[in-house]
Amino acid sequence: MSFTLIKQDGGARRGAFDTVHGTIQTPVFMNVGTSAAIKGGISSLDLKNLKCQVELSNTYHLHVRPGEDIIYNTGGIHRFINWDKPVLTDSGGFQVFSLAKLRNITEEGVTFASHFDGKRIFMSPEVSMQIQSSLASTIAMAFDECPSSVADHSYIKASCDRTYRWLVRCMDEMDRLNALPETINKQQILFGIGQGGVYDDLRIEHMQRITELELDGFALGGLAVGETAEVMYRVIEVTEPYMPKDKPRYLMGVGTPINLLESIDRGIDFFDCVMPSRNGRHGNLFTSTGYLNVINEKFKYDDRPIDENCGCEACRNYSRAYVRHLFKAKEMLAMRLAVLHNLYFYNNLMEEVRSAIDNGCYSSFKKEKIEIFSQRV
RNA sequence: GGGGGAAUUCCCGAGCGGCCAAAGGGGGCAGACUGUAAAUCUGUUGUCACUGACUUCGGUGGUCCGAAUCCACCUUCCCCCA
Repeated sequence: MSFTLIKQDGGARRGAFDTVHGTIQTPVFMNVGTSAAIKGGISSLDLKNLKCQVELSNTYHLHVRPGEDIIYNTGGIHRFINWDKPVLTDSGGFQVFSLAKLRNITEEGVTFASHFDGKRIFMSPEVSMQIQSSLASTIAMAFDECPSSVADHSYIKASCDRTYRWLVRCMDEMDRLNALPETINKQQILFGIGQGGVYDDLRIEHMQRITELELDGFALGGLAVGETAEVMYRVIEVTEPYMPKDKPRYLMGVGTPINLLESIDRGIDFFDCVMPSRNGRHGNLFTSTGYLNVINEKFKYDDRPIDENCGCEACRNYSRAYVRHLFKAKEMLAMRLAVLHNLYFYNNLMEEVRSAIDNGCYSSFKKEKIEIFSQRV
């Protein structure tokens, strides 16, 4: 388990992260399959054609359904979904934020009302680690609180302090679990998460504290939750100097292709976001010439592929007119083709990014891409 | 042949004298979506010189200050009896 910084080009980093499930080339975009599946009918077999390196899944969702015992019984999430490359499990911390109306937070942990049957569910650092250990993911995330972007300084301060105490508990619990004979992945690793809202002092303080701990990677959480992109970039810039150079940095839940390019330039290595899959399901597609909604009337007679420069399954075989028709007819294939395309676009963009950094031309690459991605087709 | 019922804006369908350019669906058009309670949500959907005016509720005429709503006839459709 080690991160090798291969090259630095301005602020952008080119790295390789070795895990028990293979090496991750960074910068990397992780493909989000919350409930052990990428929405839109994408299978783990598809991921191999999508240049996907890491699939992300969610502790809370898998705990609620089907239950981690079922996945443990199968031999872990890799066998469950038939995927042998790295899997990162989010801790359920984000649900502390997204299910705010259904939860209660205490020092011990968080009680949620399950989002599908209302049943009370208790999650704590220990519970989250136990579930993630049963899932046997490659990388586990610490159980944190992701506060609202409008939370005030005193709330965030208290939240950061608690998230720090939770992180220490996560580490202790993971050490205990990895030492158990029945644990599937005894080399499971843990990333800590820095919080601090939009307050630079809290961001710096929290990052300084967590980087004193023996963790395998550091994430920035609580961003892209309502604040402007400029504020998010500022927070990254302010915090980045306090993140170790020899550990991967993960910007959680981000973002748009432009967000990725800007954040990479500020030293981020890992990303994940539901945007390519969710927006794809809604007909919104990212292309090499700009953003478009394939359902728009103007594509009714458009016989061209979604993106003429794309090598994905959808673009190699089908037209915009056909994909539009599938959306209009509410055919499942519409979402599948759209999500396949968007994920391929993101993964391919990251491949181009890595190549640009390798070639030392990231700055001009970024400038050119951002100009294009700002346009609508 | 006799009796009864119905025709509403793209479609279905509410309205039954003024608060109606007309509820609600559907469809159409567009927008949003950032560690997924999201195959979801929002806006819009007669015309225009658009804080107002004009045209519209099968057709024609009428009653009334005022009609999608009442009356007469016509047209079309549905049901029942023969």
